[in-house]
Amino acid sequence: MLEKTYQPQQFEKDIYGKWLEKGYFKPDPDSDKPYFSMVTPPPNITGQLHLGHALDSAIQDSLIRFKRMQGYNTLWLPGTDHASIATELKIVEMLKSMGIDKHSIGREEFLKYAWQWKEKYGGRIVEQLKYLSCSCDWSRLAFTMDEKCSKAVRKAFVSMYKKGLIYRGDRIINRCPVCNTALSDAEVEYSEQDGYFWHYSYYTPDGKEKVTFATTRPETMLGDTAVAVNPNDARYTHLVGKTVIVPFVNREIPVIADDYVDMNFGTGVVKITPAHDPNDFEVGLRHNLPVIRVMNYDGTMNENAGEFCGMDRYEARRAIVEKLKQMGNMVKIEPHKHNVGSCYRCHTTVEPIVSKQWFVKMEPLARPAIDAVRNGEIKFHPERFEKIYYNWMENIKDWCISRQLWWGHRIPVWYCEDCGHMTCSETDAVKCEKCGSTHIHQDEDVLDTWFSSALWPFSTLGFTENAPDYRKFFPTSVLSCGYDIIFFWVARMIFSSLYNTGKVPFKHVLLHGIVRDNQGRKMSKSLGNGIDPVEYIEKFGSDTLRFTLLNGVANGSDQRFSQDKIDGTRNFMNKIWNATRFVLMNCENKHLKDISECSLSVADKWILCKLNNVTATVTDLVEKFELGMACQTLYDFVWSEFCDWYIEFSKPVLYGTDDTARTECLTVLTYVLDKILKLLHPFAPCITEKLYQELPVHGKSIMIERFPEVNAKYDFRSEMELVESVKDLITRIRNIRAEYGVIPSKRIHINIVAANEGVRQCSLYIEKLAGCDKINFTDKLNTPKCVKVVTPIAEAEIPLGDLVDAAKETEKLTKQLAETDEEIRRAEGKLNNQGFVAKAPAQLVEKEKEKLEKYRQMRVQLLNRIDELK
RNA sequence: GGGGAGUUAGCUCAGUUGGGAGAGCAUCUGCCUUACAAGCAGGGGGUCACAGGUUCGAGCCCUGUACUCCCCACCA
Repeated sequence: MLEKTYQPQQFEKDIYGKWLEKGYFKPDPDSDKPYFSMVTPPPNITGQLHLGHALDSAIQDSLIRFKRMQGYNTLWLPGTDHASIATELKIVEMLKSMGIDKHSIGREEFLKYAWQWKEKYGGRIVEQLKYLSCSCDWSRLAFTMDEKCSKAVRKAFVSMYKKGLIYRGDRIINRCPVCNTALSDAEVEYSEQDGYFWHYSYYTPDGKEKVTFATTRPETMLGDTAVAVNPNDARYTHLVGKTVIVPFVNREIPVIADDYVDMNFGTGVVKITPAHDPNDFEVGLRHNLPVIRVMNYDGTMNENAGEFCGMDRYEARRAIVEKLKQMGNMVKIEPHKHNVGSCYRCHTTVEPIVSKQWFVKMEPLARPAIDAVRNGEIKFHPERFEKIYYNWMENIKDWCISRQLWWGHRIPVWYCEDCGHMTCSETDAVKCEKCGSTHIHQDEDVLDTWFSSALWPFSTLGFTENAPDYRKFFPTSVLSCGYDIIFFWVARMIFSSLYNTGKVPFKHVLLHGIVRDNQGRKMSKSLGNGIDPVEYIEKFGSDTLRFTLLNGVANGSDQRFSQDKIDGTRNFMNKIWNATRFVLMNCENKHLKDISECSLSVADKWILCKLNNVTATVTDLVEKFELGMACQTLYDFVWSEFCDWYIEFSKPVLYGTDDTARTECLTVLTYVLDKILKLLHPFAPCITEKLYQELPVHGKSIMIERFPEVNAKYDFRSEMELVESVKDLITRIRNIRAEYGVIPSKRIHINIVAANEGVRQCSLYIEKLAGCDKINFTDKLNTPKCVKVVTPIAEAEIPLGDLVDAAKETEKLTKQLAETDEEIRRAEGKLNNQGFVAKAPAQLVEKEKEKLEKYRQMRVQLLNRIDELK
């Protein structure tokens, strides 16, 4: 027998273990059934499970379980990401704590430590993912630096290099001085910060004239190679062509004219530092200006900075400002808010610096990637994210893919020391492909982590060797991830896949939002508001956590996470648990019939018809990826229909003496419960398996059972309407009881004039659920001291003797009369409206007519009753 | 500067082809009724941000306004 309450700790791990043991997560290699495949967004090996993973996994596992139950050959492939920058930072930190400097041990030794670290900690996140009860095929666990993926990286790189889509060049890129590497544009985050606008002047060599400008980064002045004004700016035309002197380095630089300068901003003069500003770099190209780098990669000033050489960039800034003041060049200093870029990994302010890096030429790759979405080969859910995707793709700049790090895929290019030729090869080169020299050395840099994750949907399936998995499961069906990585990942997978495989990587992109704390703040270490999913799983179960994250949440929108929500779901799980317990308690020692042999009661027909509707709705919603609404639908059905009504309807039968009726009632209860568990299984896998195994008749595992389908035989529309009306009648009687303070244990008498035979069929339910004695069905109501209930299907009177307050009753009935009048007015209004009658669907017009008739009858009854009370 | 989203009950949010405003939590009242107090029954609570428009009919479609949030760009 089941425990009295839902205690997931007692069974979740067992159940998951059994699934694993049976190999249910693996696809059938010989199956020719249609496939459904997904790859997980690989979490970083440095990562810890957080609610984002939990949500993402809940979505994917629900989809894959749903499809699996529908009979698809399913593959859900998990894996992890080497996370070049993040991991290297960890290793460096670890080495530091051991008193080891990265550079002192060298690359090879460093990588040994890194792999050791990966072996030790890289699997932690995988283990945590299992706590979520995900049905990934762990036997296919991939890693971005495993052999398959590394091969794919090389193949892609070499192919793109040979087609000229990957090139090396001097460009302005953003560098993180702490991570000490180049970053791509996507890896820089901008935020508004308080800073200063320093206004100062440069003088002409003769000291007679000057130009004054403003800058937010005075230290870059040491690399200035021009001063620019707008060609149409009359204030400065006389200076164009002349020169001014950069103090400290005493460089004579030209005053140039360029459209880039906004006459109306600041003083209309801009100092040009091609080596340290992207716009200035462009200006420099147009005017052929020298590029003078004054900073090292670690953010200190270099030998070109003269007396400031060796200083940190901010130290140099202070010193320069101080000296400019002393020299009298400083005109004014004003506070200034501006956007400052920082590293997405360590949040250090980045520094734009010219350097030689590897780039992917984006324009030719972006075009087909845009088309694939435009022509519907790939669909985003919700659709609005397509615009965001287009916006980014259409304005895309070349992608900087080289990183000055050691942990990652090393760039497969070898430089010839004799002829200077670059050999790009899938296998390690031993000699220059041009001159044959063996004096070659490999590029020191590694690739952006996202270069390898961009290949993930096909590299993991064995693209390079055209493996069976690749042939069978590619393109994948759905990709699910947070909208925050559309640019980093989704967009790059799309163009990479189109280029490398000629196919889209997936057909649907399902995007979810961010899980925030209960105040709507992002969870972060610094705020200390992070939530550990593992803790919640241990306490409340993976089902509760997953269902909480899914229930009622709209795709693509953020959600708040709170204990209240967890409690609510836990209560729901307990509800299912106890509903099952109720059924099982009554099933003991009973032989159930086949439902097709049962003579169904009105209530049976009602719940079966409702079940049909729910089955259709949920199936449709999941197919449209509306998991939040699917969960909501099930929650409402299970609690508000099955538990609150059907189980209550069943009690008078189960506790009665008609043995056949009892057996048949139990048969239907069990039938519906079985379907409910199956409908819920994708969203709450463990509890449904646990309870399913307790049912009198069950298969090996619910997860390989068939997902419920609509049964056309159970289209009991009229019974459904009847029971809905009976529910309404019962509620009204209960209402009277509550109002008159009739305690629940007290039975009441009731006389009913029924509008149809159906009401009589339901008398047992009404008696039991409204707490009445045997109902007296009659043609006429005339008890003097009673309270009356008027509904479309019945008029009922409850003799309450002296409890009845005529004035109060009159007031109540008058209120109901007013409501009824309002309804009549509404319906008449509609039906008198030619436009409505002519244009609205006939069904709707008919419905409106029926309503009008109903309410007119009620009106008469209400008037009579009010009259009686006088 | 460009783009996107949001504004619905006290709070958190649903509301998918336009056809009578919903849930959970909170609140109030009464109940240990043999599945469940992690529960049951009943109640109160909303001119769906504002202003126009389209329509027989608008929370939903169009236009504009206000406020909030996010993303992209980065005028030195």
